[in-house]
Amino acid sequence: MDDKNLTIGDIAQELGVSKTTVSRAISGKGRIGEQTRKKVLDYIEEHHYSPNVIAKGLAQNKTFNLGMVLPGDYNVVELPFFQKCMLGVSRTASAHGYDVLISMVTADNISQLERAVTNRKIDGAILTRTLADDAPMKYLIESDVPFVAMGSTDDDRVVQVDNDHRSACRELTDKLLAHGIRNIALIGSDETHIVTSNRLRGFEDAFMQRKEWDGSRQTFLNVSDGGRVDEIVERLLEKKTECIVCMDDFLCGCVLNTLQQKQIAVPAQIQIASFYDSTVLANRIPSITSIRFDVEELGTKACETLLRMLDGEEVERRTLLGYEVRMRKSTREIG
Amino acid sequence: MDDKNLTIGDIAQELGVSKTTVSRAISGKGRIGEQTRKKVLDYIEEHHYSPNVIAKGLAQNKTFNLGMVLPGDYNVVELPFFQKCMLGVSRTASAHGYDVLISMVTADNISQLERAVTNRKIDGAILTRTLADDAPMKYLIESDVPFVAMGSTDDDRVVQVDNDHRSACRELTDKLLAHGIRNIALIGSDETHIVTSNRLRGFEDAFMQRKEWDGSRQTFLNVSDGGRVDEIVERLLEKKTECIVCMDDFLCGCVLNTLQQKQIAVPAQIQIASFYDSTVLANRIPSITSIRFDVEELGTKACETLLRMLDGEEVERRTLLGYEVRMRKSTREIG
DNA sequence: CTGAAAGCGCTTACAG
DNA sequence: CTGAAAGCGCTTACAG
Repeated sequence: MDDKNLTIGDIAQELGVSKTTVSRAISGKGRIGEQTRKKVLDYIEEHHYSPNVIAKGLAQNKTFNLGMVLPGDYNVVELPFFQKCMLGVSRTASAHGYDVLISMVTADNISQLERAVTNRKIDGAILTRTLADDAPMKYLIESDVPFVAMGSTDDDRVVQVDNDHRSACRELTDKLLAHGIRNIALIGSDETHIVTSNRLRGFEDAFMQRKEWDGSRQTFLNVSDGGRVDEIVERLLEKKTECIVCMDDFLCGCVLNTLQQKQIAVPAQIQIASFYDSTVLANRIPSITSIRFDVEELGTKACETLLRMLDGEEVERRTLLGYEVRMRKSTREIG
Repeated sequence: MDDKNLTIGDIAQELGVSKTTVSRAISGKGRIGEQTRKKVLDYIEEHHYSPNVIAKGLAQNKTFNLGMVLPGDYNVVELPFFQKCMLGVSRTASAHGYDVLISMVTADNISQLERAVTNRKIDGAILTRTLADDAPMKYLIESDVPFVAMGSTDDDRVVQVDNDHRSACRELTDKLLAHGIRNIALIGSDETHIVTSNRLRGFEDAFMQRKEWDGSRQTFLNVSDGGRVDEIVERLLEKKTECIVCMDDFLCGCVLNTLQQKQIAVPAQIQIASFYDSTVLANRIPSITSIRFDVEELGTKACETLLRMLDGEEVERRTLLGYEVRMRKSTREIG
């Protein structure tokens, strides 16, 4: 069907022109007569020629591949977040003639990323999260690979695209305070994830703003397993906590399970709010108040930014994307 | 740090040998003196030379990339399954000097896959699921790209690696029957997924085997949303169904939510079993009886098989991997 | 055991 | 506007 192994040379010979001319007709670079261009393009169209991107890459010292760095930790690998943003990245890369190559890294092993880089298989990279002491990020910086990070970091050498987690958490907390809730607890996981500390700051911002910091708020970080959640929930119930804000949907699921087991009604006896409303929380009853981020768009923006960098354009150091606080049944409306 | 742009030519010149010799020392192909080989290898080691895989690829007509075809449908994109098997694929590819390039496809758009193929960016592909009328599969076949499918299909031109879903479902059902449960319902999603019909067959196998097919079993396929689940659960409760078997963890989550809302106790009033115990179900209370598949291993096997095909080896048409039925609190033990 | 040379399929100064 | 030629960094018959 396709004339698979058709080369630029074949076309040149067939049309009685030079390879240079064919190349120019295809790339659109360099002067070329309208006549000849059309002739070449028509031939190509008719014979389903498609250029060998590898050869093109060798000549131009490019790969037309973007590296996507994904966490390969066993816990994290299941979060829908990464696959969703992959969709955004993949689509925009594709639309610009690039492909996406994945590198799965763990805390103590970034060899896949190293291979992709030393083998010159990627033109740039996208980091899908930021950690406090980020090995892949360090590596990319010292290897001089253009990259953008999805997430935030203090290092202002790195181009960042992130949702505004701090404002998001502030706004959510503020709404809860506005509803008259005072005794709020925040539960989060890994503290070394920059996003965790950003949310924590937003939480505190809200209390500051309203001058209602009465010591009744509580925070628990580095909560990772169900057992720990049980214990914390127990403690919070004793302390008459009115609302628990969970930093991710997985944690929220744990909290809901614990409450269910203890026969504590939501929101009657305790209110619940969360981040991300992915399928993990979808269809929960009662519906969960949470913050929605457009993760696919995050991927899209990150990829667009990287592509602009590869084109030699100047890009903004930091792009902040929006969010949407969705109040639902797990928290009580007033009035 | 790394002497990035070191080429085979530089090394040859530096060492006073030919490029041919350097190439041979690296590849291990062709006769070469032990002395010279060591000399070259030492130099390479010391100067951190790493070959340009793109150039190598052009010369050998290879890319050292494997295409991984992932569903880009909005619903499916969140299932942890795909990311987990990506881990297995990615690791083994990496261990063999290959990288993984992703192509996200939907029912009506396989352009990313087409690009990867026509641009000659991949040496082979892995299909992460099989459908009844599978566009990506058809395309790969007619494009003559070596590939292996994770999942099953009737088409015996395709190399398949799959868990034994049929036996798994038979065994689970059989255990339930052995516990004296007779009135069992099966709920599944998309019927065009081959895996759905395989499980259905396993379900029926179990009834056949025990000659207890009394018409009390029921099956519901193509169930995809929470609303539909509500309705079905209602009907099943009326019919005194004793146990609901869910074909995936997402559906199971929906069923549990519905039951919770209706204040129906599990397993006291109705029993529940599911497939896959991913994080979606982890930490649920009560713990859910389910079938465990080693999804990462599935990825590993699929990738190994593909690599063997690329090496020109003969591979088995069909590899069936195991499963593990885990009886938990959501179904009652007898005795 | 080693090397000169052609080739993989493109791009791109340089001339005309 | 068009082309001959060199080059991207490797591999691989073919000779020696």
